[in-house]
Amino acid sequence: MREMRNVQLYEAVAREIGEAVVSGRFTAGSALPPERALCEQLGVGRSTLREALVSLAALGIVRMHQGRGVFVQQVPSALLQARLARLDSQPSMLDVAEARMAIEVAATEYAAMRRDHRDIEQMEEALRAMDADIRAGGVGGEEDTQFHILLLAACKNDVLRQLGEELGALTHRIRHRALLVEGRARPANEEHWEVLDGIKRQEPERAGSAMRRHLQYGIELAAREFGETPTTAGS
Amino acid sequence: MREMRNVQLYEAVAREIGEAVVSGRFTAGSALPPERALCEQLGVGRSTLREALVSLAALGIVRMHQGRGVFVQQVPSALLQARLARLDSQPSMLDVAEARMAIEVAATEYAAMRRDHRDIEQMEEALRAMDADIRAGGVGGEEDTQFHILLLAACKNDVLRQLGEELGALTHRIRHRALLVEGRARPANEEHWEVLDGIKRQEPERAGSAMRRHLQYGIELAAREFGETPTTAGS
DNA sequence: CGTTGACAATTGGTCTGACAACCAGGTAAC
DNA sequence: GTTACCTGGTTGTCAGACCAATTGTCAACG
Repeated sequence: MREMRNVQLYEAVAREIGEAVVSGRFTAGSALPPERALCEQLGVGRSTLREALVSLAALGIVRMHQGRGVFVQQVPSALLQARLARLDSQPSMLDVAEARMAIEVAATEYAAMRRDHRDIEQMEEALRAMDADIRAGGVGGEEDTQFHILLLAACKNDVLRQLGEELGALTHRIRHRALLVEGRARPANEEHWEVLDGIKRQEPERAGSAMRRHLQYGIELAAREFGETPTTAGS
Repeated sequence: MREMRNVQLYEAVAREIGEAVVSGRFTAGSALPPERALCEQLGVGRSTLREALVSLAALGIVRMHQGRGVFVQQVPSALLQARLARLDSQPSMLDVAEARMAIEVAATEYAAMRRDHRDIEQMEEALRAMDADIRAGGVGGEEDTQFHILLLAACKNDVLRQLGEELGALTHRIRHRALLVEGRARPANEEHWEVLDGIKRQEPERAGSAMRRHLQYGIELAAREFGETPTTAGS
């Protein structure tokens, strides 16, 4: 039995053009034929062709300039194939937790080198607030998040900050659960203080490994909790 | 002088919808309003809306089903953000290079623990091809990219893989320039071999620090080149 | 001779309306 | 109870027209 995939026309056109680019029929940097000519050549309407071109542009394979033409971008063929095959799986919580550790440990190291007095003050304030909340019987979830956000700002790298915040938001449920585990909130904040101490003394190595130990718990929790969930890729 | 960016309407619509998805206004898994309703809501024609939707679909943010509707994919917003960044202006090259190092070093360490025989074979093949290209007078740019993509796949973490590919694509120009610098292509590949050796022996520490040394050059180049350039996003 | 400015041609960008393909759900016939 | 069909809604595709940006031409001007 054949798969008989119900592939849409504009997808087919996009693949057609994409393969023509890969095969070198359209050299990088040069312009494609005008849309109206390509329509006739491919036997499709202009709407369909444009949807194909727009989707290729979204993948960075071509670039469209009004009044000038559609130009083939210089993109390595290896990366091109990786992009075309990007309609696949859905990452697991464990993957997200691991990526978050990579980002935050790096951010911690840079923060230890680039932090200013204001960063230190704000982070200390957040940690003191978390201490207070814990003593009052809370888990300090808000303050925990605040500390990590302040740390990401202190590294003075917008990419790390943005990625860290996004990944942090995704692991929020896990982190909250971790803090709820008996006796986890207090040691968690002690680890925070260790990290901050390393940043304060401008010792990237120490601060980074302290953060690594701190985040390791989240990874282990994610592994236990979401270990080998089939990750129902939906529909 | 103002930038006076000449942004296209369908790009603006795509960002609008994309941000609505990120902000949670459209919950993952559910369907967007029908195209005609969205047209009226946004005040644009259906062609424009469809071009926006198709570009979002190409990025894996939504999925279109004929006769049923347009559905929001259940994709972690971190990847979403990285993908949307493509539609926006580009961040600092130095920031990107640093973030890339964080991601790739982590990926290298995990790859050293999780790689299988096939990963090793493919990476060795890529490096041999790069050696050959260099001996032939080339710089091995394609093979360099290929190696890093294979490594990201070997770490068995989809989040790290996708983020690494995104950041790698952004630093493509810098890397190519680095390889063109006199005598840089050959040492670069020797560092590749060191990384692969560490992965092969399942020594995360060694492989990771080898990768760190390897990528350090790119960071320094980015710092020299784009040190405090206003990043005019040159068209 | 060089520069400027208007103008036309070319190209991508957007809108409109129509119809086809497809899907879900209800309804009538068996 | 099951099947077949109808119907309304949705995405997919097409055609044509017009808008907007870019480029090249060429005459008028200094």
